[in-house]
Order: sequence, then C-alpha cells, then structure tokens
Amino acid sequence: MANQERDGYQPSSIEEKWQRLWEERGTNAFTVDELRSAERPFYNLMMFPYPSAEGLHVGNIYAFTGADVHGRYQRLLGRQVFEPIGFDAFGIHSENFALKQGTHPMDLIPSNVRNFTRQLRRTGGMFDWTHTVDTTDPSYYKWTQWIFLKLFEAGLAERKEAPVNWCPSCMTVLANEQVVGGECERCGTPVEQRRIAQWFFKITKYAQRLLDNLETIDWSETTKKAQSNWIGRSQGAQLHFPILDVTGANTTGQVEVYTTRPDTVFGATYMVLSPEHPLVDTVTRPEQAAAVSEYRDQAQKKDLVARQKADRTKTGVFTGGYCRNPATGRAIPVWIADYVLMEYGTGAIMAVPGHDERDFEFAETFDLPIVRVVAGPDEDADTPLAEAYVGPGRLVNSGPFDGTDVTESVRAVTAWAADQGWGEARVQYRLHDWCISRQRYWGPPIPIVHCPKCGAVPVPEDQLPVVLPRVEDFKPDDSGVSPMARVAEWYETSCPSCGGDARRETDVSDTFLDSSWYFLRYPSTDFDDRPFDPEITKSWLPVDTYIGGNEHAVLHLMYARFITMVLKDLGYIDFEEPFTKFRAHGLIIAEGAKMSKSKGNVIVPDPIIEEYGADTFRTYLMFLGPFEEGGDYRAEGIQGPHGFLHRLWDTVVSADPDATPDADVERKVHQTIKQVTEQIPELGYNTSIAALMECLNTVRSGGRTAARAEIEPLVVMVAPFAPHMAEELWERLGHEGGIFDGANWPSFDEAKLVEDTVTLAVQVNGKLRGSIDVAKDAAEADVIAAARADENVARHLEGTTERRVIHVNGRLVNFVVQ
RNA sequence: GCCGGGGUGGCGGAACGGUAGACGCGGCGGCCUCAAAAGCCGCUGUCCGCAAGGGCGUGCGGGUUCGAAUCCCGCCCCCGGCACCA
Repeated sequence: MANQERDGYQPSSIEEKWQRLWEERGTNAFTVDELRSAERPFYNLMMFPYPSAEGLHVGNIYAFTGADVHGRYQRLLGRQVFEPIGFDAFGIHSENFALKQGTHPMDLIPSNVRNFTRQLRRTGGMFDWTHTVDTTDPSYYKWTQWIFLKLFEAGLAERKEAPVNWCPSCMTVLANEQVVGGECERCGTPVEQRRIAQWFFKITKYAQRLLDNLETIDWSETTKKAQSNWIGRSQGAQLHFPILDVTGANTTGQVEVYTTRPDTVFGATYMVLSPEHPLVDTVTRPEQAAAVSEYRDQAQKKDLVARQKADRTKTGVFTGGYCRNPATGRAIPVWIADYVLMEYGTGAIMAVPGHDERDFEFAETFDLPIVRVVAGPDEDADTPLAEAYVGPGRLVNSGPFDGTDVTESVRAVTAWAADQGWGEARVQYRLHDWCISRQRYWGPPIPIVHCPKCGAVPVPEDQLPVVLPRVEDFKPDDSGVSPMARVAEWYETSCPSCGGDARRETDVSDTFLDSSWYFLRYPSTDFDDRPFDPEITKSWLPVDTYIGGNEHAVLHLMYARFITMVLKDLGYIDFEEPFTKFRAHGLIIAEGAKMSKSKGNVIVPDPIIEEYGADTFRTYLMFLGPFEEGGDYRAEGIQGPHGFLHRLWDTVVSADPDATPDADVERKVHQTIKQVTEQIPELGYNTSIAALMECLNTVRSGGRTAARAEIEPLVVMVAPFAPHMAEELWERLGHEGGIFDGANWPSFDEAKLVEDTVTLAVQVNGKLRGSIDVAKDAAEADVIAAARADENVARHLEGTTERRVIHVNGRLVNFVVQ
C-alpha cells in the first residue's frame, strides 16, 4: 500500500475512476446501431475462459492482456474494436467440481461467473460487457442445438454404434482428441473400448479442405503444423486381395488393404487383419477357430494403453486361411494381430516384411517368409535382409517392374493394379469423425426425439431450446447412459413427426460444440430470434485476430473451422475460415517452474493488483518475455515496470507545456515511435516496453524537465499496456473525451530519425580495436582516415601490410591486414 | 522414429551477416536520511592486468565470409505436435 502513496501516482483510485468512466460512457460497448454502422470494424477475439471456482488464473490474465494490448493498439489506429468476453461454462470440469463440492452446477456457475466478471473488470480489459456469452444460458445453447439440427438436416450428423473411448473414472465417452497416450486427458485413467450408439459429426468429409485452407490463413506455424499432423493425410493405394477357399482354386471374397507402398506389393508374403475385422470369421478355418477366438477375446480386453503403449512386441495368430497376392499370384497366409488397427485404413494390411519394420519384426517372430523387392545402391535382388530396408533404390523380384526406381514405381504399380482391376489410388486421413455425444448431465441436450416408428426425429426449431432441467441427482454411473435417462418425466415425450409416444435423446453434446461457434454469437447477442444477424456478421466476421493457448491448437480450432465451413456451405455465412489471424501466447511459469499448489508458486492476481495496480501488473506481464513464448514470473521483477510507470507519471505531470523539445530527445522519441509501431502489431510487447523505458530514460537524463511535446507520444504508446494511467495523464494534459477515442497513434518523421554524428566500430581483421565519431555524411576517405588515426587502431596496424579496407556506412570500418 | 520451436551473463531476456548482452531483475558502491523504506547517481559477461590494454566468450564440432548468436554441414540437449497410422 505504501507504494501507492508515492509521487502522486495512485493506481487504485485512478483505475477505479477510469473503469467507472468507461462503463458510464459506454467507451467499449457497442449498440446495435454502432455494430451495424461500423466503418472500420476490427474483431479482436480471445479464447473465452472456463469460469472455475478458483477464479481467474494468471495464465488467463496474461492471454487476455496480450489480446487487449492488440485491441487497444488497433483502436488507437482508429479502428472500431469489438472485444467481447464470455464464459465456456458447460462441461465435465464444472460438473466434476460440483459433484466433489456437493453443489449444483446451476448454482456454482453463476457465482463463478460473477467472480470472474469482477476480476476481469479489474484487469482493465477493453471488454464489451453488453455482449457477453454464457454457453450454459438457454438463450445461447438454443442456438448450439440449432447448429446440431442444421448438421443433422445436411446429413452431417449421424448416429451409429461404434467402438468408443470410455473413461471408467469420468464415466463418459471421450473424443479421440481427449485420449492422450491411451489415457483420459482429464484424469489419466486408462481408457477402455465400448460399443455405444453415438452421434457423430462427419468432419472427415472436410479433411482435405481443412488441410488445404491452412495455406490461406495467417496462423502461427506451430499451430498449422499441429492441425495438419492431426488431419494426417497420407497417399497410397487400396488393393484387393482375393480370399482363397480350402482348395486354393476358388475365391470366396476379397480383403481390402490400404498401403502407402503399393510398389512393394510383390514382397507381400502374408496378410494381417485387425482382430476386430469383420472378415476374420470368413477367413478363419475350423482348425484355427479356437486360437483365433481366444486371441480376439484377449485383444478386446486389452485397454488402449496396453495395446498401443506396451513394449510393442508383436503378437498374433494364424487364421488358417489364405489370400492370393494379386501381383505374384501366390497364396499368402492370413493372420490376425493387434498391431493392425481397425480404426485406420481398412483394418487390414498386406505385410511386406522386407520393407516395413513392423512387418519384419512380425515375420521374424512367426517365421514367415521375407522377400526383398527393393535394392539399395550397393545391393541386388539377392542381398540378404538383416532388417527392413526402407531407403531409396530400385525394384527387384517384382516381375515387369524390376529396375524401376521406387520414387516412380508407386504410381506405375498403382496404375498397373488399376488396369487389372485389383486396386486404385487412395488418400487416407488420420482424422476421425467427431463424436459429440456425452453421457453426462452438464451440457446442452441433443435435440433429438427417438420414436419407435419414425426413428431419430429432430426437435422442430420452434421448440428450441430443449432446456436442461435442474436435476439434483446428476451423478454419472457405469451404465453407459446419461443421468438424464433416469428422469422419465423429462425424456418421455411425443414424437414431433407422428405424435406417438417417444423418448428424448438423453445424451448431451460435447463442450467443444459450444465453443465451436461462440465468436459468431458475440456481436449478435442483442437478437433472440436468430443465432447471428446476417448484416452484422457480414461486417464483423471473420475475426480479425484471435489469441489463445496452444492447448487448443487441435481440438477447438479444428472444430470451429469445421462448423464455420459447414455454415458457409449451408448458406448462412459467406466465409469459411473463422479466424483470419491466430496467434498462440506462451506459457507463464513462476520462479523458474510450472505453477503448482504443491510448489507454492501459484500467482494470485488480486493481491498484486491491490498492491501495484492493474497497469503495473499488465505491463510486467507483457514485459516478461516474448508474448508468443511466455515467460518466467518473478515476484521482485515487477519493480521494473512499477518504477517505470511511476517515473513516467512524474515526468508527465511535471512537464513544461511551453518548452521546445530538445533535438536529441526528439530524435529518440521518433526512433521509439518507429520501433514500437513496428513491434506492437507483431506482438513484440517485451521489446516495445523496453523501447519505451529507454526513451523515458533519455527524456529524463540528467534530471532534466521534459517538454510536453516530448512526452505526449509516450503517453499514447504506453496506453495499450497501462490504459488507466494513460487516460488520466491524457486528461491532465488537457484533452477531453478519453485517450482511446481522442488520441491518434503517433507517427514518426524519417528525417528526424537520423543522427548528425554516428559512432563507428573500427576493427582490425574483424576484431574490435576502437570506435570513432564521424559526421553522418562524412566522405569515405575521411572516415577511413579518422579510423586509422585512432590510437589503439594505429598500434594494431603498425608493422602490417594492409590488404583491404571495408567500410560499411554508419556501421564500421574493418582493416584487413597481414 | 517423423514434424515444428528452442539452447545467449547470476536471472528474465535484446541483437536487418556489422561494436553480443538493449531493457529490466538481482548484486556492489555512493548520494539523501537520526535511521530504515522509497527515490536518485555510478559499476556489474568472464579471466589476466595498477592501468592502458589484452585473452576468452551466444549448447558441441567443422565450414562459408573481411566479419557469424545470425548462413551451411554433422552432432548433443530441452519444449511441443504426431506415432504399431500400414
């Protein structure tokens, strides 16, 4: 507190004053008219928080401040900046917390939201509090349900029984994205496989577009890479292998395999089906039936951890059946093994042990034939294989293709297979359809009614929202159905189509569906009768800049892009990428380590704001390190920005309004304007603040009194970081109406940047030996003469033979001698 | 294993191929003070030297260049994404 008494700068009263005035004047709020008439709209978005009971985390404040600085800068450039905030309050987080505390999420969330709102206001963000969103509000999730209906109508939502990831601890189905290394992302419990009827969104239909569009958007490289890895496009061929009957003379069907190396098909000496493959029963011969069935049971019991993470020792069993390799015409044995996954490709592979590491290992284990079909530079068709050879080379033992280079053989062999009718080129994606069903309570009910006669019937739009009722017993159980399935008075309904007795869908939808479209809602929260107003959406979207954490690089961002594409295809909006520019902020650690309660290094924002003010806190957070990389929060470090803001305050309030600016100081100011103007839009906040500090040091050097003209640009440039203080100083400088509407971002004058004299480094053979001051336009000969004259330089030149002299204007002189 | 991003003082971090370490923290010394806090001024990569000055320094080893933290080649380590994905 004592800190606030000093020099007349009192953050607490100033911050309270301006937060109040912003509110009263509607400084950051848009009316519908303003939204409709904005001429230079800038939609500045940050990832909305989940309102936890613990309150706002420094990580949140860091992210929001970085985004807010960006928004405030755009505003000082004259844009109308819409900067909304909201709450992503549905989901397992809150539900589990409520269960633990013995409270109800419907009581918990509003109080958390109130607390978050209070904390967010104190941080000085430029939020439009008249356009907030709460995903748990029926007026919001009405439209989340509407989106489901639109996908359903478009055939992009389907219900199918599918093996799903089941978390036995959370007692719910998880999306693939929520399974990390075979464990539940949330609680770390090994995930089990179950077969349940689920709703899926067909995001795989959009795989290629989601991949291609990455080229067109301004996103950080890391994020784009994470997305393309997740989509996981691979190019290869689907080949058809005929199944042979006992005699080996007739075929009884065929097995489809997917391979990225169709060129090695001559080396396919056996085939492996996934244990869950539907053709296993067809292929298996009676004498192997017992072994096969035992292996399948075993595989099914293994959870995903055991199956995917284990030591990867190959196991498997022979089915007794054979296929014909369509390239060689030979019969090859069919095995089942759990290293082949049903979820990828066709769930069956042609095994080429000579040129695939896994197949090689399997063949070694079970003594299956290994044939070389690719020879490297120093090898031929008979060179023995000690391990799978996956390098470059030419085909061998491959009939008509012998001698073909592997790079061209992929296409050649595929074409040949297509010609003969046993294969075709195929593109495969790793991306799976999005399972949106959750057997939980705390989410928007999926707006479907199951009718014994009509099947799955969508709830008519005019009956939305399907309101989630308050249910006291919302604890999930192991039954695989939602707690809502215990509430007969809710799920018992009539079919919207035939009027007969029917049952509501009792699952709720994934939280990621809530957050896949919230940015569309923000500017249109004034309307109850439409999810987003066409006119407003047209002028404000897509989002200009989106800032958020990289933990959402795959899930949230992918879903938001998908939903946006669908809405575009359905004609509701005219753009297909929601976020023109996305930047991920870094992570804040504290005292050199990740924040954790056990380490006792968790930063609690409230007391810091109490003691130093939000402006100092914001400035320090932005000063810690490059915004996109994060930084290490050290408690003492805040003294730097704290002192800086106090000195700035002192300098400004004691500035001489009539003094003419000093030429050197003015030059520094112009250099600073240039630097900050270049760095701020690139989120170079730490260096911008450093430049402002340096400039202030120059302004104050020798204890001089600043001229007003020198410091006014500084006040504007500091405004994105310390908005309250900047407002107050702006007012004290005699301006009316607020800095964010009244001030223009300062411009610099190229002519004022250049120094009259410059200091050059003088090197001898690249080693620094002295420095000289010369006039900025001095002739080269004079510069070199001056360099030569430097005492220390002269000493190093003595007794040497000069080979070359390099003079880089304004930089250095280098004597190359021998 | 594949794909990104990194490795710079005691610490956080700056550096269009051109004076490495800006800015800040911490430390040391000084001013102010009865004293402390706050503030202000100076010093602060490291080694040798009284100094002038010099040697060494950006993960390691090479290379290109008058000149490399920066470019190239080969390694090591850290962070993140994907991973029995055929």
